Amino acid sequence: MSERAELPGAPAPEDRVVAHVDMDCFYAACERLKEPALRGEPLVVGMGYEPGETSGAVATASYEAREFGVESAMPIDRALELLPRRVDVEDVAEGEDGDQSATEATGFYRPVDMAFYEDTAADVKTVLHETAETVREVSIDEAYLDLTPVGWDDVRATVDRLRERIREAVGVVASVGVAPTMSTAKIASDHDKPDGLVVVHPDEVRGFLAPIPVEDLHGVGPVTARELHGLGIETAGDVADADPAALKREFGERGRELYDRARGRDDRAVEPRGRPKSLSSESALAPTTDPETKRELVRSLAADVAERARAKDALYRTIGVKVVEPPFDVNTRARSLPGPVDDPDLVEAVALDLLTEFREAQVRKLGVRVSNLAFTAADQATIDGWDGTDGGAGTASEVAERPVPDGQATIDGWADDAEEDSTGGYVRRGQTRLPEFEDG
DNA sequence: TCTGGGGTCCTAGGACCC
DNA sequence: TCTGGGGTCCTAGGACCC
Repeated sequence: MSERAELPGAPAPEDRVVAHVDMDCFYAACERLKEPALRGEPLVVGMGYEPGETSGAVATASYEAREFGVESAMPIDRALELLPRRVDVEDVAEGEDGDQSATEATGFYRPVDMAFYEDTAADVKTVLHETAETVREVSIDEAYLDLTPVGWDDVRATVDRLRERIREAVGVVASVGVAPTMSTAKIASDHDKPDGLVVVHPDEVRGFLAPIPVEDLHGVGPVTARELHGLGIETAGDVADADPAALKREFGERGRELYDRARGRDDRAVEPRGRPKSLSSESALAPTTDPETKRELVRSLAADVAERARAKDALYRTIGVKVVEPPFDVNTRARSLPGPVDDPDLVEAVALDLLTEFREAQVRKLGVRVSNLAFTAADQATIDGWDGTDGGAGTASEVAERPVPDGQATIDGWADDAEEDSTGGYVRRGQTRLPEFEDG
């Protein structure tokens, strides 16, 4: 039945116990840790939002704010129409003994404070890792736990304890879904928010999934949902009953996956996340055609992304820009180097060069990205792509021409070539030799 | 709903090699 | 000179996720 051969000793997929932990309104919950007076009040956390302003978008809306129609990703000015801003907490007291209606339909707005949320998330992750050997951290507020060793009989008690510990030790609330697969656990954690625990046993999976609307399936966004509706497919049950060949025809590989997941089939084991594949930095701006404004922003984004790459010990081989023209036309341009580098000046130079194509364009957002990452960290025995087995290292002469950052740790396979030329002038020579670089 | 920022994965076409 | 097929890498765009 299983298409994939399992390693000896590994549990068969149907015997797995997977938990998906999802923090409820995480950013808002963190703001309430800082400011307990915000508890129970409508609260909107805005990205790209500054106190008193109307720009930016909703990162998280508390349940109280959602009552007014405020939703995630909504522009702040739209949220302010639905839920006007209350200036400070003292207004609440005034409202209580005075004019109640003045405060009833207002809420609090706070800008995103990532550093604080990351600290809080680290405390949550500590609890998660104390509960399970294998944890896959998906995002700042979400993770999968492999609870197979706990087993079905004890999993509810284990998760109850986990949720209690998160509440006590950190002060925020999590919803958890438990199921035999990651995809079903994910849906289960969403099923009884906030503060929910939904356990779906193996023999209940199909019945649990059947009534779920397709838009609630992981991987189904607005586009796919619309296409599915066009085929008369409204629920996961409909997907499970559909012709898999037709789904494959319509949606390619994703169609096949959709079909499997709707039937509760998902052979993925819970595994820790690997290293990042790309790093990027982007920023919106008041639409402009001014070249120097654009260049200045790209310079700062390039510096930011290069700095973050260095902090993560990441070398990059591809540098790219993103240029968004009104209304929302996304353009990307990228250029690959002969070999991985850590070179902030090169990031800036390449990004500016790629930007020249959009010299005349009106621009509402700009981004800089590095990808094709390789890592220097000493905790890796061999560096991916550099053990000579995938052909990525190229010929000896190509290797010799690779730009090498000053003082970079040597990497097996081309250390000798690099050292020969590591006289400080190497980076400059590497840069000017990039073939497409001359017209810059 | 005229849209913030950080990511992942997939697809498709072209270049290039054998 | 033309014909074929397979494989890999690169770029660009798109859908999606939190």
